[in-house]
Amino acid sequence: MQPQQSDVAAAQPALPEKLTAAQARRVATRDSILAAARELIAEDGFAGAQVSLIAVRAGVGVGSIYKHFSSRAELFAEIYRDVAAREFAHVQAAVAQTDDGAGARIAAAVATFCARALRGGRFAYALLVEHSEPDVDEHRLAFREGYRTLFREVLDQGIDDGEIPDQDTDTAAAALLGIMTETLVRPLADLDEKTNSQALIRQVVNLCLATVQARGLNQTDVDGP
Amino acid sequence: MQPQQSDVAAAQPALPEKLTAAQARRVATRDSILAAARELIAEDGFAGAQVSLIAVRAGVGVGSIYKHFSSRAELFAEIYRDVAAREFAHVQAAVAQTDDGAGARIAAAVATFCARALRGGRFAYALLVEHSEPDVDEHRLAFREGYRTLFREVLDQGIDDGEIPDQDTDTAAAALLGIMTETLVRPLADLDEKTNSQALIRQVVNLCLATVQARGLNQTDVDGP
Amino acid sequence: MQPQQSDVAAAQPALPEKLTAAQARRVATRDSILAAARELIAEDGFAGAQVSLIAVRAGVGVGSIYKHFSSRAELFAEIYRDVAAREFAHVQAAVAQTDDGAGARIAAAVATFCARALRGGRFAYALLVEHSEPDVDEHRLAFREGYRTLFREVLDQGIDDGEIPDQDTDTAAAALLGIMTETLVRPLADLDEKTNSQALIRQVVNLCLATVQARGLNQTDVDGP
Amino acid sequence: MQPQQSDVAAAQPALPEKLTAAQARRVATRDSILAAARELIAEDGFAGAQVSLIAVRAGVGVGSIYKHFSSRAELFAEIYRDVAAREFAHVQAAVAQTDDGAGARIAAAVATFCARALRGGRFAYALLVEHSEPDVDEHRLAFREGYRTLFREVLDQGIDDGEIPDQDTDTAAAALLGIMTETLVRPLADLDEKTNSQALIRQVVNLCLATVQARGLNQTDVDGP
DNA sequence: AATGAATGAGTATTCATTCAT
DNA sequence: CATGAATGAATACTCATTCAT
Repeated sequence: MQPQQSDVAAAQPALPEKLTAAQARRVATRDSILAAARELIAEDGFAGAQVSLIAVRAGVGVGSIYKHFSSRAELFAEIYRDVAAREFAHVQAAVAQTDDGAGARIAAAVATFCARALRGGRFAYALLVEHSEPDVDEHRLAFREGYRTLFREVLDQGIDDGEIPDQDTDTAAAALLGIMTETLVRPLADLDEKTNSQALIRQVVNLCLATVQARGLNQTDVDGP
Repeated sequence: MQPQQSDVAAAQPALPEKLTAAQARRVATRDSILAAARELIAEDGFAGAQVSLIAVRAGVGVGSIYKHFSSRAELFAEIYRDVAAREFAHVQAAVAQTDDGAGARIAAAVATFCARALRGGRFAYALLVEHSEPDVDEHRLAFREGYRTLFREVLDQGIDDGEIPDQDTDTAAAALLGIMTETLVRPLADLDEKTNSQALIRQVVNLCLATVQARGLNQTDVDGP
Repeated sequence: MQPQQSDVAAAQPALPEKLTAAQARRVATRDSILAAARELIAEDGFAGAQVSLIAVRAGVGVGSIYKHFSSRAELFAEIYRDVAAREFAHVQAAVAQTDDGAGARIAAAVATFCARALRGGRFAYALLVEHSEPDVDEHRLAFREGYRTLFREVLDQGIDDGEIPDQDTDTAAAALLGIMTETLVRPLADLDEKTNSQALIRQVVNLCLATVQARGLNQTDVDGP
Repeated sequence: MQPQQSDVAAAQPALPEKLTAAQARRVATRDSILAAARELIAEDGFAGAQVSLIAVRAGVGVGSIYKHFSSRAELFAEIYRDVAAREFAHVQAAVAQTDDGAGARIAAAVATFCARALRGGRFAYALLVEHSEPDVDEHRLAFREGYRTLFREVLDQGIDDGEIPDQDTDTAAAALLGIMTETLVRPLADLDEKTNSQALIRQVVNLCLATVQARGLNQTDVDGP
């Protein structure tokens, strides 16, 4: 979830052969715009990522941004899509690499989410929790929904394997996302405070496992206020 | 967490003597401004709570708002403080009324938070998750931190009683807040969808109890990416 | 049709008593905005009447313009409505003052239109023929339609009186408007060229009378290309 | 006045020798640009005829347009010149084919103008009445002036023949153009409304004949306001 | 004290034109 | 020679805050 680096899911151009020089330049401009936007979001959140600032940072004219993206919202939408694809791929890869049972898979998923979010820092914070215009916020919600779906799948798999108790996995997935977001939100926002990431992640993983592995708690009766 | 009503913690400062008529009028004006702001937030979120709209709704001039509050952010800050005091009081009262053990106290705290948030609807949604200007957002974070502190106290009490396992209650409290927020966020935003609040609350309470009551999960080892 | 002067149809405030000082100031600001807009339209057409320029000319902030008019288009709409009301009133008054028969009434209507348009100069030109955004253009067309309706009424009256031959007065009114607009368009656009307005108006009146007073020409047969 | 077809006056300059292949290609490109611009004007008016859209429609790069035309305005200027030449030729041809007297010649001129304008539809509307940048509008006015000159010549001829009364033919020509434009402007703009073109043209011809054939109306006296 | 008219800095977007490849 | 990616000036509108009355 780092704005600066490209990794696992970073798009290799599907065409094996080289692009023309012009195409390469166009792609480079586009990438510099995306990179500039990611940097500014990482520094000041969406409020700081104004079109003219993005243009300056990318070293292009404002008009060029609109050659590549139909609107500011669409630019951010692309950032969300890119990040979502990459992050989801990472979590799925972490799950796939684990063959120690459902608990381990869930732990891997949670740990991967947290570790990557913590490395994403302010950028991850903005994408996960910052509001913006409705058009952009829509994508933030979709991004979160993506995680919800992803974690639900991992939970469903765990239930299928009979290793975690049957439960409403949609709500449970929301709970996991809530735990992760809320426990990480302060470290993500404050770059200064040096958190012991390893310890924090271990803690969050344990909380998440506890949440979904508990058995026999459904009898608790609650009377509304 | 309903904008319209004032209850438990909305206590008038217990000044023994009466206010002059002028003072009473001043307080009434101030209250009408706050009420108008709460209503507008409940209807359209922070974006809809513009100073001029608040003035119209309160039946005062815009200038008068600045006689009572130094800025729009300060007005919202007061709303946050009021709501925080009232809500925290409710959760604490619910806990105090429970003498069935730590689990029941935690369940009462969580259930009270959820039930009141659900009744607060769009207003609760705005206060809990909507961003606004940085100056206002600061208070939203403080509001959430307040809950975190509150739930930590309940957890600490439970640990003291030996009924729930020892753990980092600060992080656990954050986890509870995360679970509650994330599982409620959709129902809070969509007023149309008629949620079965009782069932939802029961589910959330169970998830929260599972999170903090689990024992012996701390051995899980995580290797960061 | 002069932007600077207020006459016959200029609104006397319907309320007989004085406005408060604040109301008077508000009205003065509003009027200065309208006056500034009319001046700029008269100087450079709609293209020159940009919101910021209007604000500078009126000696107000841009925001003030939006306190009085919901949009730039609405400001222009009001100008159109004001002018239409005043101009239509003048033409109708000229007709009413004439009791020498239908021909004289039509002559009075045409002469009044032309004389006032010529005095309006570049301003009249802009209102009558200049295109702008669709939202504004709509009002220009309505303005022209208003004249068309007005002249049709005068023609209908003439036919009722049996003094001018029966004909399609809607089309005839359009023809009159066309004659007037087209014969005046050059003098209206070129402020430099000193036209003999009296002679021009007499000519236009004659052409218009000829157009509507002719009898027995309907047998002309035309074969389309 | 149809954008798609080239006819009478679209004559290739009568160079006796063939062009080289390169020259032919260059002319073809130029023509395709002009054709694309005409199509777009016909579809959406000047506002829709953006340089990049013209390039796409013509199947060339935007840069190529500037190899053939120094600016967007110059491209439109050429369209105006082409259309003017063709249309003027048609009107003149219609007049030349008529030997039944001055009235018939004028009727032929008017009918030809109207019939062709109605067939030109939205394209004719744009060229005749739509404003654009000042640089382009200049050509619109010149186009209209051309018609004025043309109709003046027809009128002068009629006066020479002694068949229509002596009058200021310049102003009368403007009147004819005004009648035609104003009576046609609604049908030209609304493609939906199926107008009975034949009937409309007959009406317009009659109005025009009435305008210029009237005798003895010059005594009407007008007192300016 | 109360008012509300006035303020103006701040921002996303368009499109004719250019020029390096 | 043709291209089309890049350019950037230009412009309407918002809303928290102020201050003369």
